[in-house]
Amino acid sequence: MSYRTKAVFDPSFTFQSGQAFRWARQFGEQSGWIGVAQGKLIAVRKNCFELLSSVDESGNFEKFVRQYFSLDDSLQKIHTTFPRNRYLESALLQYSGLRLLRQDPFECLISFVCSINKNIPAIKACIEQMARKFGERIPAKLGGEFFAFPTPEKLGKATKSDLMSCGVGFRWKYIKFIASKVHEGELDLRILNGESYSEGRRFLISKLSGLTYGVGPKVCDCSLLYSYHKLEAFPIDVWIARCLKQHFLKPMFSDKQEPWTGSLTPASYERLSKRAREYFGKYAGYAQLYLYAKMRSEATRSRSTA
DNA sequence: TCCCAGGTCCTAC
DNA sequence: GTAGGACCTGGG
Repeated sequence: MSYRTKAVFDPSFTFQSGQAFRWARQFGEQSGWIGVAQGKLIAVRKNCFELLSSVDESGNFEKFVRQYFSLDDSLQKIHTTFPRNRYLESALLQYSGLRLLRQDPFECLISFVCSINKNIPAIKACIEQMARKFGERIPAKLGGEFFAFPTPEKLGKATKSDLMSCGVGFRWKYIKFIASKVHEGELDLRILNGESYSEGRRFLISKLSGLTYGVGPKVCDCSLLYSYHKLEAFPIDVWIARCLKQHFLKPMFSDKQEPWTGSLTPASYERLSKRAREYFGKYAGYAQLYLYAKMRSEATRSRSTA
């Protein structure tokens, strides 16, 4: 089963943007991307999506693809809402076709808990190991084995040593806590679909709700943006903080408001992300995605030429 | 061998 | 409210 879109879409930019961790480049004749999303094994080549296999009877594949890849978001329209800024405009141009995904909320939340104090290759590796150890195998004729992301039940019942063997380190207790809460029904992630961004934060940040553990403002914003499509969410990590300091200090902090020193304490995170939502507008999350992509590629380039 | 990574938690002031 | 340290582990 396959689906072709006419929407502007770039798989390389999208899968390398740090929002999802289970997509890998395929080489050889079938060059493109392959990945697992919500129990489906999917191949992506340019604007064509092919369902290779699935753990269940999957419903309408076209509907799934349009939703998961946000193909109905009008990038052009979104871009016109942004403030004029040279750095942002060059990012939008350079990464044309980069789209936000709508990932499974549980998978996304656990993935970003895994991201705490880890680099991207290490995040991918530990998620893959968790899927391999706890996830359902997806029948596939391709070379290699593929696994769905584990269910809340599996991760909630996993032991410390089982989780540690996946390379998650000290995050095991966060993962187990959250997965148990979801499995037992205390933490109902579906609720957030109908909630606002600020309600979502109240619900997900550990200190505010007590329903999660290991979820601070950054992980929460990633969850709200990358799985719930709350487009005003603006996750601030070290890269985005650096980006704002280098390229947006003047436009964002030129008025009477208190200046920002560049540090990221809980309080300054709140101030800064509020400021970013005001400055970039209701699609701030899309701006964040493009800025992150540009910052990372520049850093990679300067490292390799250093 | 050493430093650091898409942060969060905990403790002490 | 905030500063400082600890935290598993693998990649570079």
